[in-house]
Amino acid sequence: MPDPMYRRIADDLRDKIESGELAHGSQLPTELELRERYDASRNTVRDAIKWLITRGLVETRPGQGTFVVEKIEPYITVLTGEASESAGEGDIYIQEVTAKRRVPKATDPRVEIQAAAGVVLEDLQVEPKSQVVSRHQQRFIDGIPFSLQTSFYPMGLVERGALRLIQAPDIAEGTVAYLRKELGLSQVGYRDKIRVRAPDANESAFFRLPDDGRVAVFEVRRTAFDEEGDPIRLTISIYPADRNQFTVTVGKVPDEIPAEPDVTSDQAQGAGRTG
Amino acid sequence: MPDPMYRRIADDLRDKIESGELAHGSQLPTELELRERYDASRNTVRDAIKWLITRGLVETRPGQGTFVVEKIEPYITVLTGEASESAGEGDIYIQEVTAKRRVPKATDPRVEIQAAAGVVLEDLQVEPKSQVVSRHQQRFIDGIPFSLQTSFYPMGLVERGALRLIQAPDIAEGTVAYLRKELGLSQVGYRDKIRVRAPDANESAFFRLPDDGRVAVFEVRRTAFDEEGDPIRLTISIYPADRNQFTVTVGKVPDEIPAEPDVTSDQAQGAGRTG
DNA sequence: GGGTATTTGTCCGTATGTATT
DNA sequence: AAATACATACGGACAAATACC
Repeated sequence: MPDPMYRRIADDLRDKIESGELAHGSQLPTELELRERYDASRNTVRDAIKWLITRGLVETRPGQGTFVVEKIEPYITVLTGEASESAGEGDIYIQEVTAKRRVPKATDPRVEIQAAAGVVLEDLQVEPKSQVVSRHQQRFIDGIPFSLQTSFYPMGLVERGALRLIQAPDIAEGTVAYLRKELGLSQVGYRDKIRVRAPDANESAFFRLPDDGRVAVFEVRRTAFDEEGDPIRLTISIYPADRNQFTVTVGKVPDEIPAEPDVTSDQAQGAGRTG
Repeated sequence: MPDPMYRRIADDLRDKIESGELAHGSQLPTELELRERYDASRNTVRDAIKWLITRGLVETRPGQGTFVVEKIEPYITVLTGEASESAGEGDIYIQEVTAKRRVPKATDPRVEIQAAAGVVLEDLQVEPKSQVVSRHQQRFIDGIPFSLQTSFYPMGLVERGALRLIQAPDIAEGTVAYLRKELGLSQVGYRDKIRVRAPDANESAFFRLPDDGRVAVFEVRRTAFDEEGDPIRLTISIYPADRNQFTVTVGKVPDEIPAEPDVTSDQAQGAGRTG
């Protein structure tokens, strides 16, 4: 009596999914079948399915049917490392990913020169209207879109001699090592800011996210600093939130045991009395 | 011709929101007015509004109307700190929050003894079916729900003498300091795992999230280790993803200038050619 | 390639319920 | 109590995508 019908239908289907009665990837009954089974109109059944869609439990394929979404094994990215070694672009990424026997790939950076604006201006602490070098890459793992990454460098670095920042599409040794060798600039630390937001159109297209905007993306902004405490680089990385997680370690921490990932059976946090 | 009508209506309204023509917090025309303006049926107008809702651009209030959502100023939580000082519960949180002239509050921990399961079992590396102490807190800032936090401790710590883990609702000096004093156990490091997921019913209720599940939550799992590399604590913290972000610092990093947060005018990452 | 059946997507109209002012 | 505005539910019609023969 209390809940509207479309919610009761959705709850019933959700239970069948979570209990395993409807397996991952399997097809739900068609809208017409559900309409008969629950004695509701097709539109009401569709409202129930929409409710499940916004929760990421099912997906619809026109002409085919409605399916329980596949379980996704998350990629894990470690944000902490040696302060002086975090590669400006792709370096550690390549090592870490190959270590897991996956095949990483990244497009050659697309190099642009832009006027600093917004967060680039803030985080890089450059003058308004000053110019920055932007190096943009698409990164893949096993051929699957993994992340979009754009690094920004103050134009002053180029003027001081780091010409390859704007010339070479690829800087094999990593831009951090290159800047140290070329300018004697050491990266001594960095700050990451992590947030999630809705993807823009480009990101949705690249990651092939459903265009209904329910899958968010991580935005990780890494500002790197030299010994004087001046920012030398801002790297913005975008990852789909439904298949990525991040790890941060502080102090002395044992290596992680490669526990076989399995059930989502989270420990109950208690019967939430919000009082 | 290309896009369905409800999408054209939604796009038009979105443009008006993003251009500022419809200000944050302002009311949209009613469904009946929109029906006339766009020469569509009320159901089609409602489809357009649903599309905007799932993207978090507008919200509906029964009996009142449809409104552009308010901009939210995010809370910032720093994940990195002194390895030996991260308070088990609330300690640093209280300091950091008061430093920003906000009023933090936390409920007394609700203490339970549970059988370890799922991630608790994995991260705490205890035997299956062994028991753990669970200490659950609700935390507020300026009276607004801020986070849900549950810390799990192996029962062995209690057996070795840390009785206040199960006795005292409040451990004023922080559980990390308490364990060091009582058992000589030092926390020498911790590992955080960060992911986002849909909220469960308890979380939605506590944070007053719209029950349509479009606002995700951050889940931060912190496993703390002693000098032997054994896990001594697992703390799971939940934060609404629409109003929180996290900061991680590595190496030598200058203090952050308290830049006045403003426009979302992100630097363009380029005209996403996915080729 | 074409044709047909199936399935979901869009759009309409209407009626009634519920929350707010 | 009345008016307003959104929420739920019904029904029908046609379009678009897909699969299969």
